Amino acid sequence: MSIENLSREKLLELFNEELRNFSTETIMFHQNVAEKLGLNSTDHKCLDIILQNYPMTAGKLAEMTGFTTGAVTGVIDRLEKASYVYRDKDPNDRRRVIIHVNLEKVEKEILPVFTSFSQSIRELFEKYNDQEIKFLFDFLVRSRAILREESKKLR
Amino acid sequence: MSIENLSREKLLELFNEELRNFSTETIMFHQNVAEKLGLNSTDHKCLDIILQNYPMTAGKLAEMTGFTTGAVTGVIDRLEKASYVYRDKDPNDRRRVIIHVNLEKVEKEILPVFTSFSQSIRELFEKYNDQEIKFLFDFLVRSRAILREESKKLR
DNA sequence: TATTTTATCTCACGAGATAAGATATTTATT
DNA sequence: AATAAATATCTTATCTCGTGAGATAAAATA
Repeated sequence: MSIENLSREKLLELFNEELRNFSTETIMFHQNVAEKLGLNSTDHKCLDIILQNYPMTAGKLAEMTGFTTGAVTGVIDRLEKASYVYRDKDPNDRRRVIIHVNLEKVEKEILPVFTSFSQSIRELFEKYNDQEIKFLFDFLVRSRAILREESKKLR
Repeated sequence: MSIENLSREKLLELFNEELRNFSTETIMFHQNVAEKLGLNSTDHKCLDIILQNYPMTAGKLAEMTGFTTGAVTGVIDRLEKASYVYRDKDPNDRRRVIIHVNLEKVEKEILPVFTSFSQSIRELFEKYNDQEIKFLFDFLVRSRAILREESKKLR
């Protein structure tokens, strides 16, 4: 049975299921990346956040992840031990710990893991023109807004 | 700066970032659902898999999740204690443990959590005609195939 | 200066995952 | 049929990591 001949209702059902599978696959991909890097999921997620926000304080990382400061200390310990990041005291406020990224290590270890993925995604993108990309982008933005809104309602 | 006037390169960058944010938000949504249900992430994920595959054996769950059989025993113990599922011996092979779902409990506890979410998704869908849904569906399928393929390469 | 607040770290504890091996049952071999 | 091997699940010791409470050090405030 092709997707072409489905009723609207069936189509939406199928789409919902695909969305669900997509998110499962996304989660598994991230787990596999983490494992490949020798990091647990938590540390990988934190490193991801750090890479998008460095230099940043330990407290900011705790705030953004929802972890306790004690847990964050452990995360930074492990990431520092694996030499992905290093600590530095904030000269203006010596209570603060600034997390810096060891870019050389990141580029050497992490980029290769994503090379093949990035390439495949690029190839996929090539199938779409600008207008289509914008259409897909808009869908993602709307969906994400729903996810965020519904997450908030659950808390 | 509107998305309308971006170069192709910038557009793809933005899209990539949105994909990344989308997956982060997805993961957080699932965590929040689990918390709302009083389950840890692992148990929630497993329950999800069970719901899509029941009745199924404990071993199959171990295989599908990648957990050890020992860990799966713990998962089923907790899900059974929370009365989402129950164990049954396979009459044809009494070594096997069949996991059954307590549908009454699932409908009572889990469906309400998704009611608002489903409603919002429905409303989003109403913005799209069948052809557009199929276009989005196709994109998700292709993206998921890439995720699956790249996950495999990492192992 | 003394007090309070802030940022991070330490530590005891608990949840949950693994690895190895025990147990029960089925399948294969002689 | 009896014995051995394989299979499915569970048990247990051990390890990792997150939390909560409180310690420590620096900064802000009175």
